[in-house]
Amino acid sequence: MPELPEVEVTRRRISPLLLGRSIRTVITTAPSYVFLTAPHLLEQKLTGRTFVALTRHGKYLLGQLDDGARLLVHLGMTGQLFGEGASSPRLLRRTANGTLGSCRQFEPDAHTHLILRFESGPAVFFRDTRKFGKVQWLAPDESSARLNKLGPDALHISGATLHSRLKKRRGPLKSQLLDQSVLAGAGNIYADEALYLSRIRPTRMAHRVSLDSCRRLVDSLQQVLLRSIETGGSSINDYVTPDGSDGGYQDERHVYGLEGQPCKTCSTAIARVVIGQRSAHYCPRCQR
DNA sequence: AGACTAACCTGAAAGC
DNA sequence: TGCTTTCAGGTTAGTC
Repeated sequence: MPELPEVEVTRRRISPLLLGRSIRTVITTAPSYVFLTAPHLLEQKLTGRTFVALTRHGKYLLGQLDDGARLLVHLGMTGQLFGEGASSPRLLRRTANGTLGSCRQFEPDAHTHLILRFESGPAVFFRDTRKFGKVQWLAPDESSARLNKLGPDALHISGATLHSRLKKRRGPLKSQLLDQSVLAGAGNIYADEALYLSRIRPTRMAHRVSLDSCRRLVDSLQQVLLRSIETGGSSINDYVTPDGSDGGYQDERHVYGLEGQPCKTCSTAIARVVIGQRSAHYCPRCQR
């Protein structure tokens, strides 16, 4: 499930394949949930263009085109952006008729919604089984309501800023951390991990969290996000990095998906509760 | 304005 | 074994 680190890892790995290469062909699937811009329009607008920059805010990728337009990409839950020649372990498992573990090249399938072929170099694929991802072409100077409402990026927010933003908010802290208009980039995994490391209970009322706690929380959050970027992102479920390799962070989790297992600090069983329709995992003893 | 809920979609895993 | 149900979660539109 792509959160900020997975999107950042994707950005770094896909940039060299994308930037400075002239787009020769654009192939899309039928209109679907992922296309905020109609596929035929996308083909028309991207063909012949070149990406000059690829940036990230929260979980959004933003490609800057040489004509001033922009391409907004969100990976949703199961989105993948990767280069031709990558092998996906998950795909291999499902499609392997023969030898498991052999490196077979990815072949575009029904879930591959967008293919960019360039004048030279490997193609770039956007694949998303559950279609929660988004692709949108933005005209030069066209603003995006989606981008505009995002809060500060989780990697750059300060404890003081988070504290002041939480002041106006009601409800449990966990829900606020997942609200991308409060801060952008945290998802369920890293929110739970950051709360654990800063020893704050996810059910705490957001507006009552102290400045000191906010500072600890932001420190912890940035620590886990940066560490996860280093290790190539989590890949608990559907995520694979653009070159097809597994990220390593799932081995470093303390609470997420570990209900009933002993806390690494105090051995108390990790608890799981539902907050705002999402599961939240925490240590009942360490987190207050 | 902010909070809450349902809906979007598919595949893996659990239940029967 | 095989079919059915549940669950996972990022985001938004709609409602209160």
